[in-house]
Amino acid sequence: MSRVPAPDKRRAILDAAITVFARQGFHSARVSDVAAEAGVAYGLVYHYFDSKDQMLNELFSERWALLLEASQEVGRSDAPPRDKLAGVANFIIESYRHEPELMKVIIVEVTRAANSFGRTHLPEIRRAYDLVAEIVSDAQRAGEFRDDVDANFAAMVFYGAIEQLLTGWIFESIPGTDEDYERAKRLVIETICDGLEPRPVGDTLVG
Amino acid sequence: MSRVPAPDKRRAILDAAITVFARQGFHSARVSDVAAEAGVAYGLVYHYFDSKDQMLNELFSERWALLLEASQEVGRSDAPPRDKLAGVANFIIESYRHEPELMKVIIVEVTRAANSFGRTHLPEIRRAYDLVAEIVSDAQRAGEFRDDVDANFAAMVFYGAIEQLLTGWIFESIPGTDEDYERAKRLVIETICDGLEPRPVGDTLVG
DNA sequence: CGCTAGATTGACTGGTCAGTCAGCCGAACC
DNA sequence: GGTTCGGCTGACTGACCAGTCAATCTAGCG
Repeated sequence: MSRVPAPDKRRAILDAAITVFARQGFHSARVSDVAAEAGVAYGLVYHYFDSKDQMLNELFSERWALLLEASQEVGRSDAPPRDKLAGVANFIIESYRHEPELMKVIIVEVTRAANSFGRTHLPEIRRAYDLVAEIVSDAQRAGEFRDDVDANFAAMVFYGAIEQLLTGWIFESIPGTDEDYERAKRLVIETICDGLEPRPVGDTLVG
Repeated sequence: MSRVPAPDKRRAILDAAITVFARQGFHSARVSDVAAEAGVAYGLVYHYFDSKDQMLNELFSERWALLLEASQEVGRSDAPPRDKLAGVANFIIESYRHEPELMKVIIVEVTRAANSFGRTHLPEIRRAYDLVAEIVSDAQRAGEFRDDVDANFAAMVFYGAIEQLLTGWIFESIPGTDEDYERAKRLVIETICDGLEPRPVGDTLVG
C-alpha cells in the first residue's frame, strides 16, 4: 500500500509556485509554468487547487500564521519592549534569510499589493500590525515608551521600515550577507526606539 | 480659429485615467473604461498615447518630478534637519490631501508595485530616497543628527513610514480630516527624530 | 467649393491564458 | 481477470482585451 511513500505532488506544486511567482511575479506567471516547474501535468494543478489565486492565498496564509504566532509569543514574554520589537524584526528578517523566494512572493504579491491580494488578506495583515501596536501600548502603560506617540502609528512606522528594508533586498539585491542582516536588525530597532536626533548624555528617564 | 478653445481631449483622457485607475486599479481598468470616462471614442486614446502603460507612466513622472523638485528645494534651505524632513513629509501629505486619486494611483500602482511599474521607475523613486538621505547625512556632518545610523537607512525608514501612512488612508479610508493630516505630519517627524523611548529631561546634546 | 490634414470613430483582430473535461494509468481488492 | 477509484494527463474552449485600421468628420485654406 505504499511502494512510494506518496510523492506529495501537492507540496511539489506549491514549492514550484513559490519559485515561479518569485521569478516572474504572480501576474505574469502562467499556471503552465508552475506545472512545468513542478514536473507535473497542467491539469494536476487543478486537481489540487481550485484556482491560481488559491495557491498564492495558501502560500501567504501558511506563512503569515507563523508570523502572527511568533508575534504573540514575543508579546507574551516579559522582555523589555525594545527587545520585543527586536524579536518581531528578527523573526521577519530570519524568515527572509531562510526562504527569500517565499518572502518575496508574500511581500510583493500580497503585503505590498494592497489592491489585489492585500485586499483579501487585510484582516490578517492588520492583525500583525495590531500585535506590534499592543507591544507598544503595553510599554507605554508601563512607562517604558513615551506615550505621546499613538501606538498604532508606531506599529505603522515599524512595519513600514521593515517592508521597505525587505523590498530593498528583494529588488536591488543589496548584498544580504549574514552581517548585513544583523546590522539591519540592529538599525531598525535603534532608529525606531532612539530616533535620529542625538540623545542627551546618560540614560536617566523623565520622571 | 478658436470657437472652442481646443477641448484638450488629451488632458481629459489623462484625467479620466486617474479616476478609472484609482477606482479599479490599473490592471483591471480597461482602456475602454478610460475612453468612456473621458467621453471619447476608444481609438482616440491611441491617437494620443502609445499604450495603456504610457498613460500611467506619464501620470507618475509628471507628479514625481514635482516631488523631486520640492525635495531639492527643501534640501537647499538652511532650516534645521528636522524641519527639512517635515517639509518633505508635508509636501507628500498635502499632495494626497489635494489629489487623493492621483496619489493613490502613484503609490499603489507604481511606488508599491515594485514588480511591474516600480521596476521601470526605480531610478526616479530611488532619487527621492537619496534626497532624503542627503538631508540626513548633511545633518549628521553638522552634528545635528546622530551619525551612527546609516543615512540611507534613515531615508528608508522615513519613506516606509509615509508610504504606510498613505496606504492606510487609501485603503482603510481612515477619516482624513484636516486634523488627521496635521497630526500625522507631526507624528511622523516626532517618531523618526525622537524615537519611541522616553528622552531624558532637558535637551542637552551629547558632546 | 475642393483639398488637405489632423481629430475622431468603433468594429475587428490576434494573442493570451485560466480553467475544463474526457479519458488514461496502475494499484489494490475481489 | 475484472472492476473500481484516485491520481494524473494535456488538448481544447471561452472569455477577455490591448492595440489596429479603414472610414468619417471638421476646420481652415487657396
